[in-house]
Parts: sequence; structure tokens; C-alpha cells
Amino acid sequence: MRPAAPASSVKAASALRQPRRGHGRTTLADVASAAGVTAITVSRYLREPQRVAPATARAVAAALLATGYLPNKQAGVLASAANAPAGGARMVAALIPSIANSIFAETVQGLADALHGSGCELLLASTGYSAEREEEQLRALLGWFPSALVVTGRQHTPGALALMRQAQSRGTPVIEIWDHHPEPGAESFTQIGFDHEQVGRAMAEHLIARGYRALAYVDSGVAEDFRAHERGDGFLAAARQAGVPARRVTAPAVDAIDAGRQALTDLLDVAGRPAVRAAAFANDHLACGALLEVRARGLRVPQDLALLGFGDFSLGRQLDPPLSTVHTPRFEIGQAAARALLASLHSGQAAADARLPWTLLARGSS
Amino acid sequence: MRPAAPASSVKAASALRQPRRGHGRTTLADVASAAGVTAITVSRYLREPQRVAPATARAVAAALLATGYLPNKQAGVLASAANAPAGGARMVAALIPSIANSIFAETVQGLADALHGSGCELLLASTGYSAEREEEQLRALLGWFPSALVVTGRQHTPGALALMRQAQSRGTPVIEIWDHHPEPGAESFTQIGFDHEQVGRAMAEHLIARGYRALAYVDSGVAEDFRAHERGDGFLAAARQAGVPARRVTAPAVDAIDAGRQALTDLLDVAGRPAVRAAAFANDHLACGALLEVRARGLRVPQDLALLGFGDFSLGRQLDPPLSTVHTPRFEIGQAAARALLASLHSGQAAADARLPWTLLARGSS
DNA sequence: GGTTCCGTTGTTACCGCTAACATTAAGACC
DNA sequence: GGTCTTAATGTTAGCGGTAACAACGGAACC
Repeated sequence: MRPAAPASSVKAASALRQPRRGHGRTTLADVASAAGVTAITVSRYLREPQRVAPATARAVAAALLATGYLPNKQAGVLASAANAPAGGARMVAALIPSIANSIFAETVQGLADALHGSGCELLLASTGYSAEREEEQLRALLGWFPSALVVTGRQHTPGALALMRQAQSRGTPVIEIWDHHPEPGAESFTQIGFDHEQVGRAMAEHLIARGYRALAYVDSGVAEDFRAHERGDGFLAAARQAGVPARRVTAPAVDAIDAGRQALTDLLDVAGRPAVRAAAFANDHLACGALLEVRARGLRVPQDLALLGFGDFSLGRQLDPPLSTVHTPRFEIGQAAARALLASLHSGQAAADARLPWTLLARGSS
Repeated sequence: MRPAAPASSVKAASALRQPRRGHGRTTLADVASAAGVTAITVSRYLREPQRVAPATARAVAAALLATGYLPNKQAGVLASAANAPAGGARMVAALIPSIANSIFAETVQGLADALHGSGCELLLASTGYSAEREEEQLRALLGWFPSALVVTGRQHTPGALALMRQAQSRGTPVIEIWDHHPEPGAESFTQIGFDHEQVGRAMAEHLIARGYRALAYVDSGVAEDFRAHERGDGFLAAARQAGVPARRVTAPAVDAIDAGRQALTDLLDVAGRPAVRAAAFANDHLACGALLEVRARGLRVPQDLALLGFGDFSLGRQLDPPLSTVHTPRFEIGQAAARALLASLHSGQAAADARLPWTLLARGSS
């Protein structure tokens, strides 16, 4: 018994084949049939309302309300993939070291605020200051083919760099935030931030100008906090240039008040007296911890030991004496990144670099 | 001159019609042709490698490496839309009042950390404590048809509620975080958090147990910080039950140290003496500001005025006296939400409620 | 040897939407 | 009146992937 002729068997099979149905979502087609038009007309109404006739527009609007339609952006992105950059902003991927760190939280807030109203959503991931995890997360984020990519810093694994370049060559703006250190010659990505080496120099110069002659830089114990290390490089270079002795010590691996307290002991001699006259810190957490520990030991700030932080965390201003520190444009970095990327999406041109201002706030501790 | 016959004109037209090409992205088809197989085989290799023959697997693996293929998740989600819940986690949408607020930043960190490795990305938006903006953002987020939705609190506009219910009825887990106040009878969403009214009660009871007999609750000036208001409700109710006079004052609309300083003046009489014996605050920012202002006015804490905060921010512990406060499971809330939602996605069952513990830390200020 | 079964790979259609082109009707113009 | 133009809407195909089923070849079995 042979089966029926091929043609009819195919027909029978395709009749039996149960089609994959959507999951009960309201689609354009549903709205369209409710309005008595076809899907494309509804689609047009949503994107270029002036191109549908007033009467049709009313019918479609009513149908939209009645059905509670929610456009499926996945499908939208996919369908306009070919002209993605121009095709209206959709989704921005951002990758930062840590969300809980208030510095980056504010940057993300700036990013989200400036993105609000642009029709662009924020896809966020954190690396935990790990370069490998950065690459892994980058791969995950780029799988969504975001309209733009924001990453932190300019140090990346070769794999991460390859992914970033691949994205950029596809026309996706790629922005490095929190750093600004263009290498002449080497092609790089858009950078929005400031020069950390320069900040480190300024920190040393400030302490030297105040008359302190034996310095230390307390670096972050987080191995991949490259920007903190660079500030240290700048600090030591400036001290060397000025002929002032300076050393670098490294705090325990956690950026916390306790780490600062511990780090301080490295700056004391066996008798418990300061071995240096002034210390600059990789961040205010460390500096605040050190300040509290110095006071707890009965030493005077800045007479016995001057302290200078980085980041301008709210805690520092409330201590006694208030902590001298460097105020950074943490919110503005996010905002500027969002603006640059939106501009780039609209113009099709590469996003522009921006060097944002920071301020050294000389308060009581230095 | 009539054009050629319809059939052939159509054919000619479709021959001329230039097809939309993708944007130079490497697709499954590219990998497939490099490996000498078809797209579906590569797709299978990526999702169920044990189902392709070893020799084919090697060829595909080589082709994947050679092409640097990155799967397009938009297309993947779209194609498996029909069985989305089971179809592997993809993307979780989270909506919080503010990213910069360290409380929520830590929650997001918990969420992101617990999501890491699950193949699920985080789509984040903030409402700025505005219910309207919540609805608007909700609409934007749900347009991506995320596999799960996390929102903050249990107060929403009717429109937002409709969207949340719609998502839930589609099988998307919807989780409310930072609150736990199940209403018997009323069907609600999964809640992961704690009961703020109960915390408010505990705050009042703590102050009463310490012997303070004239109380105040300094509420957040942010109108839509419902949870702060609920703590106030609990505080006043507990005081009333205990027969202790208590009043509610409202801080200026910004949650900052300065607002706390200003709010304090509402607790002083014309002579600048405290009008109450103890005050509880909607958050530690306010409490710290008040504490600093009290000290600045030469009053003693807690002898002249006892203070109790909420949130356990790092600043409070460093003040003199250290601020009594309520420690909240801010990181754990995010973590628990992520776990609950992943479990729900895998099991297909609704996510379970969780009531997380908080602690009242009696330090020096009360 | 023929049938059955299974492992492997391919074909087709479809997810929901939109670009490109086609089609239609109404108005403009000589 | 006929041709040209324009506005409004529809048709088709395709974005990149995956579900469902088909097809094929070899091994197992009687």
C-alpha cells in the first residue's frame, strides 16, 4: 500500500500540522481586524500617524484602546534590523563594575534619566571588577543587539575588545565612561570621563603645596580598579618630579571603611607614629576609615597626618575634620554618555569624546 | 503600450525587488554554510549539543569559532514565543523608584548577582517615585515581553495594575519587592519584603520602652514613598495604643542630610528646645541630618532628644553618638526576588511570597 | 530480506513586525 | 476625457531564529 500521491500527502500533512500559535498576546493583526484594516496600517498609525487618513486613524485608535495592545519590541527590532541605527532608539546596554557602589549607581541614574523619554530602555549588567566577567557579560548583552553600548574604563580583555569592535563596525556606538585618556594613533572608542592620572597628579600637588613632604598613596586593593591605580601612577610621578618622597601601599581587597582603618596601620611606624606626613586614598571609603582610625588613636588631622580622599561621598563631609576629597562628575558622566549616544544614533555620526571637569575640595583634613 | 502580461510583470517585479538584507551580522546561516550543514543543525548544536553527531559537532564548533557568531536573542525570543516561560530565561525587567538611592542600588545588585549565570539579563528602569512614570515605564519594559517582572511596592495606578495583571495572565511572574502586606481575599502578586507598618510599630515600641513619652515621626517629603508613610502609620498606631502622644511631621521633599536638618526645626519650640522627647525618621539621611543639627545646636543626644533612623546607611554608624536605626535586607530582597523568579520560570508555578527579616539596631542615639 | 526503530539532519512554516513595492481611488491638469 | 500625480492602503517577503514534522540511512530484529 503506497501512500497517496506526494502532492496530496504533503497537503494532508500541512493540514494536520498544527501551527505554532502565539501565546495569546494581542498582536497587530488583532488590532487590525478590530479596526477593519490590515496590520500594516496599524503599524503605520503607530509610527507615522500623519500617513493614515483621519477616519482610519480614529478607527485604529479605538481598536488600540479596546484591545489593550502592547507592541512587541523584539519583533520590531528584528524587522527593522537592516536599518537599525536610524530606526529609532531601542535599547542601550551598559556594563559597570558594581551597581551597589554609589559612584556607579549615580552614573546609571544619570544614564537612565537622560535616556528617559527617548524610547530607549536600559539593559544593565555588572562585572564585579572582573575583566573575564566583563567579557562574558558583554557577550550576553550584545546578544540583544542593543542600539548602543556603554562600558566602564578603557581596559578590556582581547575578547571583550573584539566584541566591542565588532559592535562598533556594525554601527553601534560604543562609549567608554569614567575615563578619558585618548591614545594618539591607536584607534579607540568614544571616551566620556576624565584623566585619572591627572587627578592623581593634582592630589600630590595639592599635598605638596600645603607643605607636606613625605607622602603615600593608598591604592585600592581591588586588583582591577585600573582607574585607582592610574591615579596612583600620577600621584607618584608628580611627587617624583617635585622631588618629594612618596610611596604606594595597597589597602585590603574590600573598598570599605574597615579596609581604610587597616590600611592606615601600614602608614604608621612601630611606635604607632605616622611614617608619612600626608596620605591620598583611592576612594573616600578608605579615606574615611583612615580618618576615623587616626582620630581613634589620638592623632591630629591634619597636623600629625593629612588625609585626602577621592569621590566626595556624603560621609566625608560630616566627619571631624571634614575630609578633603576630589569631587567627580559621576551623575554627569551618565548623562553625557546618554546624550552622546542619542546624538550619535540620530546623526549616524560617531559619538564625541568628552572630558568632564572634576574638583579638588580642600576641606579640613589636608 | 500596455505592460507585459500580469503574471510576467509580477515575476519581473519580484526579480527587481531588492531584498532587505541583514546588517552584515553573522547569522546561523553563515555558520551553517561554513560548517557544511543547515541552520537548524547549528541551532541544535547550541541548544542541545548531545543531539548532533560528534563529527558534525566538531565541524560546527570550528565554524562558530571561525565566524565569531553571536546568537541574536531577539530572534530567539520571538521564535520561541509560544512556549516562552519554559523556553529558558531571557530577560528580567525591574522597576525601582531610584537607582542612585543606595537602598535600591543594593537591591539591584542582589538581583543582578543572583541572575548572573542564569542566562538572564536585567532590563532596568526607575520611576523617580512617580506613579505615572511607573505606568509609563512599565509599558516600555513590557514591550520587550520580559520573562519576569519585578516592581517596587504594592501601590500602583490602575493602568499599571492592568499591565501587571496582563503580564501575569500571560505566565510572566510578577514580583513586588520591598513590601510584604498580603491582603486576605484580594488576589495579589508575589511579595518579597517586609511589613513596613510593623517596622513603624517596632520603632515606636522601642522608643516607648526606653522611656520616651512624647514622640514624633518625621515622614519623607517624597509624596509617593508609600512605605515611609506606612511606617509612620504603624508608628502612630503603636503610640496611640500605648497611650503615648505622638505626632507626624513631614520633611522637605528631598531625602538628604539638609532635609533632616530642616525637619528638626519642626520638632523644636519657639525657644529652640525640643518639643518631643524622641523622633523616628523615614530614613537615615533625615535622621543623620537631624542628629548633626541637634549637636550643632548644643543639645545632647539622646538626653535632650532621642533619634531613630531607618535603613542603616554607613554614615549613621560613624556619627557621635552612632545612630540607632533599622537594618533592612536590601541586598537580600534582590537576591530573593531573583531566586523566586528563576524558580518560577523553571517550575512554571507561581513565585512564592517571602517575608524577610529586619533588625532594630539600638545604638547610641536612642 | 523486509520491517521496524532510532539517530541524525533537513524542510517548511511561523513568531510579530516592518521595508519595499503594488494597487487603488480620487483629484489635478491640459 | 485622458493622462499624471498624489494619498491611502494592501501585498509580499523577509528580519534571525526555532517548533513541528519529514526524510533518510543504518542497525536491530524476526
